Amino acid sequence: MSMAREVGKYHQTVKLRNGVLHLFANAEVLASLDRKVYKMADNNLRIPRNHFMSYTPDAHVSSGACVGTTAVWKMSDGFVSPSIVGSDIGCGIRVHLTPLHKRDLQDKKVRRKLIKRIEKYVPTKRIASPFRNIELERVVKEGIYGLPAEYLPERGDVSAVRSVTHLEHARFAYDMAALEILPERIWKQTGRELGTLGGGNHFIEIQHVRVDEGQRKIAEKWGLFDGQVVVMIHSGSRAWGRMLRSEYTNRIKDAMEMWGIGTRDPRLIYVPIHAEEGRWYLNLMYSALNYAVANRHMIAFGVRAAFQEVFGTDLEMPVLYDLMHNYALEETHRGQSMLVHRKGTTRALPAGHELNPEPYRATGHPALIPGSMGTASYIMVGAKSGEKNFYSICHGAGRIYARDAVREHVSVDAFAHSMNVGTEEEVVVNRWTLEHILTECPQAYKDVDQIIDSVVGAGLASVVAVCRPMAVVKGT
DNA sequence: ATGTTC
Repeated sequence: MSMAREVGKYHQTVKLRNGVLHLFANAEVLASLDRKVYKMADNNLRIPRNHFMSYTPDAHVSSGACVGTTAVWKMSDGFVSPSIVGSDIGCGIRVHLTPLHKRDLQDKKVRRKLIKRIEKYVPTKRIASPFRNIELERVVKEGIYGLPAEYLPERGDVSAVRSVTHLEHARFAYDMAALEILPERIWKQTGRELGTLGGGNHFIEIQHVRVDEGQRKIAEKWGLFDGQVVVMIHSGSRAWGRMLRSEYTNRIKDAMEMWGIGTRDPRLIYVPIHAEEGRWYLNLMYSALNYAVANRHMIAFGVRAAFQEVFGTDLEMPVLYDLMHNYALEETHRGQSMLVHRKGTTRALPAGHELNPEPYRATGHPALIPGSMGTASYIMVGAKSGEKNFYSICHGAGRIYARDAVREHVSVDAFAHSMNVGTEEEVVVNRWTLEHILTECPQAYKDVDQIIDSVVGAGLASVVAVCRPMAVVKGT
């Protein structure tokens, strides 16, 4: 760490034993980073032929690799590391617009009613989806296109509707033969879960928008206005991703042992992209990305139904965007084909970049960054100078305390205070007590405003709108 | 994160 070199005020390069780590953070965030993240980066850099490795300011230690890692290998001779994708493959964020103004939800009772209705359609305690006619196999193979047409709210020509165009990806194509060696129980045990929220940091949040003056033109093009109510959804590939994990972990560990490769940390697994196991993992990963995007789509379907019950069936709630923060994607950078791992980092492409989906080609796509519960979330857009980090920005506030350590540091009273409990401004939560969800309290996370300042200061992205929470639905 | 534990 003594070898840190300032490239810009918000961009350092750190020369570690096994390679160079790029670090994007303001002085305050930089000073507060846990030293263990450098050790983890150094160990990740033992994987041969790494092309680029960086941390966003929300970086924190996780299994095998830090959340907040962007790691790049060339497709031609590189490696894929399931540990630098993360265990919840395809985890990501989706935002839906509404025509409502925050004054429509001024009454706490309306907010309570709304989240109750949401729970009617989006199971938060159970794992059984109310949508019984969804075929798991079609979804993991075809993503959004694998859903019955009745769940695509703009019916008609599926290829022309917003539900499949305003997304990072509606469907990943891959070699489906990879699914054939999965044990039968995986299909049985995960069959009825699509459209359920999950626990931990997953949430559905009702927020109100404040457009940033500097980006008012883009905000208008995207359909955002001051005071607007929007819904942010955070979920992933649920048990499908979890089940795959035990399969690929065993298989890749065996292969690593056979080849005699590995590092000091047994949780860091990796394999050449073009080895049989590497291709197999990538194919399984795509199936989980398909699952995850369809899962968020179905959660949103339930949320729309709930809003329409409360505010009328004419209420339109188009998707703004859906994108992920745990995956590895093949992307062309400076004419070279690369495998870009993002573990808890978000792609934020600038205006004109060809990887933007067509509707957002001219402006750049919305990059959706949740804060912690009770604090602001951000809608951002990537900058041209984000190229220096392969167009990756933060994925959220980033943890300070591990889940099992939160209770030692934060009281339920302090949590309640931060949620304005007892006032008219209360962020209404679907749980009877905050005790159950204490691990997700804002005090367990870094200050999201400092994270955003770091990203903006580093020239990776700019803020289009700030979204403040009004109501939250959490799972268990 | 998770049909709640590497």
